[in-house]
Amino acid sequence: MESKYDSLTLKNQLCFPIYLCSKEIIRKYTLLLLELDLTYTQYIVMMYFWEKQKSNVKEIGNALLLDSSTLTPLLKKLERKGYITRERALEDERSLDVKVTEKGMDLREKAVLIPKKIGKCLNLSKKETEMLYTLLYKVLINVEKEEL
Amino acid sequence: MESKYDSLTLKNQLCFPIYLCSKEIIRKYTLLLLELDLTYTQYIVMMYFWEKQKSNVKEIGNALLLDSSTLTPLLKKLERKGYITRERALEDERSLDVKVTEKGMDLREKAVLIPKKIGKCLNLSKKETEMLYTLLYKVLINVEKEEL
DNA sequence: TACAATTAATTTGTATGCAAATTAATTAGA
DNA sequence: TCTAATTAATTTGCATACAAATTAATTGTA
Repeated sequence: MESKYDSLTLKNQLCFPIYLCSKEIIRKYTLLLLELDLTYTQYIVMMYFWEKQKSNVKEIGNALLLDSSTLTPLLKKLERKGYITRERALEDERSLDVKVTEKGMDLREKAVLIPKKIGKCLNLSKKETEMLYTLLYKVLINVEKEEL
Repeated sequence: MESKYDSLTLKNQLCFPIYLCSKEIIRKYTLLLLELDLTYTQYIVMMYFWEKQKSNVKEIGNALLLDSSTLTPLLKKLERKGYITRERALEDERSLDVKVTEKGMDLREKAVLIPKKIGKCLNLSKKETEMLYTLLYKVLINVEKEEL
């Protein structure tokens, strides 16, 4: 039956499965990341550092869409684990130089099989994967742009 | 250039945009939900109750893939706001009867415009929306099924 | 019927995640 | 040049999110 509330049912939401997928996939990662001593967010940050060995809080936040107040404690944890170093920038004391360590770079070797394992778990064809990827970035761009 | 680490770059991850979409969309919801005095997760729970007026912690958790330890404090907050009631089930004291109140049902009227506003924000065609929806549930089913 | 096993919810501990306030350093402008 | 405005990071407060441990009730079984 039709109702003015149809748009408010869970099965008619697009955002609900996005939210669920995100959570459930992160749960899978969590298992794989145990042996690297990383959480999912820490893994994302390390992945960022594997591509760019030196950065600062603001840059990382822009790239990963994470608030500095999320990053500050997270980076301190990565520092304690010996994966990165943190020190104030010489040229601008407000800024924090964050650098990946040798040990941090070595982690990449341990992580190299993770993408394939996750991919197997999601179990999409190459075409479906590309389609999903494209649609997600489309949404992302729109959401960041639109006023609401 | 090719590298054995290509699969570990952020741009080659499918899960990263899922994670970002989830976060950024929830951020949009948060703005819209301010006037309903709800967080996104509380909104999901209320949406569940708009379809099923009575339930318990286990059932809600199964439907929304939320742990009982997440739900317990969340339901207490909804109770304080007067949107639901909580009391031990008569037939089984371990179980908690959770029921939506009149005030909780009334919220739906205030929420009725939210889906359209979010939809405008995501800005996908009907076809794209359907495709994304299908792919997400496909992933969800696989992730819950696969062993890893 | 005792008691072990199971079950539902709660509590505890750790890690995000973000808005708002704060601190410290730099920049801009009168 | 002095000070107001801006900027980068940190701190604070609140709300998830989930694993593991706990509590209390029910069920299964010897």
